[in-house]
This record gives sequence, structure tokens and C-alpha cells, in this order.
Amino acid sequence: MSALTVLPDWIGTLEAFVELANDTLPHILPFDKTGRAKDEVNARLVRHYTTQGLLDEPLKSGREARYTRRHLLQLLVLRRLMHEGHGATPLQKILRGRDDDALEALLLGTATLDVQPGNPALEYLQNLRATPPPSALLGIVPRPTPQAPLFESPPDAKPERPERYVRFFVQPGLELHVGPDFQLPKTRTERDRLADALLAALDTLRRTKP
DNA sequence: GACTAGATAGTACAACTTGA
DNA sequence: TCAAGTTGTACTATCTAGTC
Repeated sequence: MSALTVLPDWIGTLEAFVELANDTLPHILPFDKTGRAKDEVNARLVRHYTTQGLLDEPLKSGREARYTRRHLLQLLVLRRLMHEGHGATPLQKILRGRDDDALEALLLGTATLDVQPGNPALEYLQNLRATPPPSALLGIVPRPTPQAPLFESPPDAKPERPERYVRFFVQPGLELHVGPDFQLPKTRTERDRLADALLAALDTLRRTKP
């Protein structure tokens, strides 16, 4: 059961909303060595997302805005997908067009996006995941969810690190193991570096092979 | 490699709105 | 009327792609 399930009817002020979101974000974003503060959100940013159409309009209680569990789901999914390299604009329709269950499924990793991620590496992996395993892919051990289980630990506890490696078939004779700490390259430069590193590693293997 | 232009995310600030 | 909250707009920072 997730922490969000524990809050079926949560509703609060913008301040409480921001605080709850910042408490929860470290549990849903991929691990970062620095735990950067820039992953946090603030009141102005929440309003910015609202004006951009990325979040539903808040409810009104007098002159105060009231945010609900749905807003929280939208924000968490938004931040997570942005963290993964998705642009805010294409996410606008995605987030607003989904009900709470669909949003939570996205957050928990039991559903995937059908949008172009704008990141060739992500696109490749998404296509790979969507491809039915032909006989050549039988070695793959699919990860149950794209991310670690979410919200299972209390807010003040350090999230548990999934230690599993995911194995991807690349081509006959070549399998890629992806660890939980691996960050997909976001830029062309990073992709080039990754490709260079992979080729260098393969070259080393070729030279050391008898 | 250096430079430039464009796109995007996030922030600052002033004006506006609203309830007490 | 005033204070608190919201909104609109402009700005900065950063990144990327294209060109030379």
C-alpha cells in the first residue's frame, strides 16, 4: 500500500501541499548523489504549473487555494517524468486527461506513457519494453516496475535502494545490465560519451579475448 | 572548439482579487 | 479598507542544436 493510498481524501492549503510534495518527492525520483534541492518545488512553481495547465486548477476555500490528492498525484508524476527527460508541454495533456487511478499507476510504474519522450535512449528502452519477447529475448529478466516501490517507507526513513540489475538484450551475443543507479543520458553529448564508453569496453573485451 | 539562436524551466515582482 | 493570496508578465539561467 502506498502513502498516497493512505491519503484517499487529502486536501490542504498550498503551503501544506508543497510541504507534502517535498516530503514525498525524494521517494519517487531516481536517486541522486547530491539530493539536489532543485528537485523540490515551491508555492510559486506550483502556481506556475497550474497556469501552464500542467496541474488542475485548485479548489477555492474563500480566497485560499485548496489542493487535493489528485493535485499531488499530478505534481509527483509531473516531476518524475520531467526528471526522466520528458518535456512539460507534451505532459500537459497526459496529466490532465488521466484519472487518479491512472496517475497513481504511472507513479507506481504499473503503467507507462504512450508519448514520445524526446529522448532517444528512453524511446529505445520504452520500445524495447513494449516489444513482445521473441526467442532471442528469452534471457531478459523484466523489472517488475520501472522504479523502486514507492512510498513504502516512512517519510523520515531513507528509501530502500533496489539492488536489482535489469538485463536488456541488445543484439545476438550482447546483453546489457542496467543497475539502479544508472542515469540515462539526457543530451547528445552524454549519449555520445555513453556510446564511446560502451565501444571502448567492447574493444577492451575484443583485445583480451583469446 | 567557439559562437549564436532558440527552447524550456524556474523565479521575481508588481498588479489584481477577495474575504474579513 | 487592508492584508493575504493569486495571477500575469518579464526576466534569468541553462541546455541544445546548428553553423562556421
